Amino acid sequence: MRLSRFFLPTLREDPAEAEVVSHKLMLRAGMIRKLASGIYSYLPLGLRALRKVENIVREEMNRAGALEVLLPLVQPAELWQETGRWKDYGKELLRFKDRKDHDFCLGPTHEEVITDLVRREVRSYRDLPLILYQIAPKFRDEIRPRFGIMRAREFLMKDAYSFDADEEGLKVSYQRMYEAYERIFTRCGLRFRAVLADTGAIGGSESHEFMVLAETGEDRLALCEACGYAANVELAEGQAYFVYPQEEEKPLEKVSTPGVRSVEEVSAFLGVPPSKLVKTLLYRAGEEVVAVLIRGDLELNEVKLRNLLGVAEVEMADPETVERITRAPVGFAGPVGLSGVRVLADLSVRGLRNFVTGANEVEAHYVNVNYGRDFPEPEFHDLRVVTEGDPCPRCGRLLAITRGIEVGHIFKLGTKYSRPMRATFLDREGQERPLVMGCYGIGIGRTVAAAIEQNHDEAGIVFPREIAPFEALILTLGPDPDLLEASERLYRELSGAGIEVLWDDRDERPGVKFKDADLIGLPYQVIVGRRFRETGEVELKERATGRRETLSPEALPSRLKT
RNA sequence: CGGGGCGUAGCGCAGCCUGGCAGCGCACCUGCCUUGGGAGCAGGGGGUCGGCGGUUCAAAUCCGCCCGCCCCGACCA
Repeated sequence: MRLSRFFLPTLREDPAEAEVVSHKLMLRAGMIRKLASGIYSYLPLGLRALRKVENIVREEMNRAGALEVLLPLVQPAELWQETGRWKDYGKELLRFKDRKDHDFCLGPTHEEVITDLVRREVRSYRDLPLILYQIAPKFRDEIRPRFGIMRAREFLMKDAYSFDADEEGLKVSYQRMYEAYERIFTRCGLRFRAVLADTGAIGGSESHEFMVLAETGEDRLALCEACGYAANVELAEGQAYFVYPQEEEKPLEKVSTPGVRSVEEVSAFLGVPPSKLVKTLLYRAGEEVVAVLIRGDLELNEVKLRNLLGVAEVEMADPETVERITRAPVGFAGPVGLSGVRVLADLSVRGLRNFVTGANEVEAHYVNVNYGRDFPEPEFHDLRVVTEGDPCPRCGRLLAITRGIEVGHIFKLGTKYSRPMRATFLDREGQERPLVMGCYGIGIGRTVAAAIEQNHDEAGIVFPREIAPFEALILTLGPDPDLLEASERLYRELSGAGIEVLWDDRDERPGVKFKDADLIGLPYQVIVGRRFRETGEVELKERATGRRETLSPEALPSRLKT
C-alpha cells in the first residue's frame, strides 16, 4: 500500500481527551476516531491490527474444534425474560422498541440467543460436545466508558459457548478453551496471566480471567510466584487467621474525638496505629442493612460481601441510613450498642483485643473494645481485599499484587441458562437432561489496546509482529527519481514475496517520515536514502530494538521472511 | 448515579476574572526553496466561540437552563 493513497491521519500532539498511552497512541497513529462516548470508528490502520487479532483468535478457535457462527446483535426481550435477565441485567442492557412496539435490546452477550439456537436443534448426546463461537459487535451501555477502545460501549468480541452432556464434558471443553486462550495471547505477543475470577453477572461455578500485565490495568491481581496461585483480588482468599499477641482485656473507655472521623484522623489523634482500629462499615444489600467490621488498615472486598450475602449488589449505606441506625453522623459508627442490624466481621478482627471503634455518638470513640464483652461476638468471614505481602492461601508464601487488563474471561456456566430455557438432550439411557454449558469471551479491540499498552516507547507504538497492521514500512527519503524508482521496485518485490508492506512515497521531508514511522510502530523500516545514493544499499531498522543493518535491496525479501 | 474538570478553526491552546477588532502554534492551500529525525520565506483559506434563553448600547467574556466530553468511584471483554 502506498502511503500517499492510504488514509492515515496522524497527530503530532496528544489529544486532550486521552489519558492512557494506548488511547493516545491509537488516536495519534490514526487507528481510531471517536464518534461518541465509548463509540469508535476504526480507520484502515486500526482495522488491520484488529483483523490480525481476530484472525489469530479465529485460527485458534477453529483449531480447538469450535465452529464459527454469526448471531444477531438485536435480540427480542422474550428470550431475556426467560432467563430473568431482562430484569436483572440493569441499565447496561440497551433496550428499545420496534415499530410494532415490541421490546428489543442490543446484545451485550449472547447466552440467550445461542441457547435458544441450540435447544431447537440439539436432541441427542450424539450431537455433543458442541462449541460455537462468533466474532461480532457487542453493545453494553457502560456506566463510564473509559480509556478509548479499552472500555467502549460498542466493541468487537469473540464469544464462544460450549455444550456438553455432563460436568466431565464441560471440564474438557473448558480446558480446551483455556489452552486455546493461552495460545492466542502468546501469539499476540502479550505478557499475561490466567487468574481465578469472580463470575459476576454472567454466573456459573468457576471462572478464569486472562489478564495482560500492565500498570494501567483496571484490575488488581494477587500472584504467588512460589506455587503459581493467581487470582483477581476480588476473590483472592485472605488468610484464615491473624495471630495477635495475647493482651489482657483493658476497661472500655469512651474518649472525646472532636472533628475526627477517618481512620487516619482517629489514628493520629489517639496515637494508635490503624491496625488497632476497627472500621464499622454499613452496607445496604437489597432491603437489608448489614454492619461489617474490618481492621482499620484493610479494605473491604465488596465482591466477597456480595457473594456471602447471596445478593447481586451491595452498596454503602447512604448517610441518612447510617444516622438512623447508629444515631450518629457518618464517621462514628461502632459495634458497641449497635442493634437492629446483622453484624459481620472480617477474619482480621478475630483475636484482636483492646481495639478502637466509633461510639455511635457525635465526636466520640471507644478505646479498649473487645468483642464478646462489649458487644456480641460477630460472624467472622473472609471479607477483605488481600494486599501485598499477604500469605498465599495455597502455600503460605507472600503474595505480590500487580495490575492487569482483562482481555479474556472464561466461565463454567453449568445449567444456569439451559435449565430456565429448557435446553435439553436425551442421554444414552433416553433420559432428558439439561445441557451443561460454558462460555468464553475475548475483547478483540481491548487486546489490541492492551498490546499497545505493553509495547510502546516515547516515540510511539512498537507492534508485536503477529498483530502489526503491516510488517514493514519503506521510507523513501528525498524526491529523486532514482530513489523513487528503486523504492517502487522494492515495494513490488516485497509485496510479491507475500510481505505486507506500506510504502511512504509521500512528498514529505525525512523528519516527518521518521516520526510517523516510529509512531505507527511497524516492526521494520526500510530506509531508501543517502546510503542508496552512495552504495546502492538500503538500511533496515528494527523498530523494537532500534538495530540497523545495511543490505542490498535483493537481500531484503528473504531477510524479512525470517 | 455521586464527586472533580473541560467545551473558542482539523489538532493543541490563549482570550473570559475586569463586556467593546476572535487570536497564537501546528495542520491545510499557492509559490519559491529544501530533502537522514516533525525545515525556511512569502501569500492565502477556514469560526453558529457547545446549544437555548436572559442582562446590556454592546456578550466568547456576566447570569440561568440544557447538551456533549474527560477524569476519580460502583460494572465488565
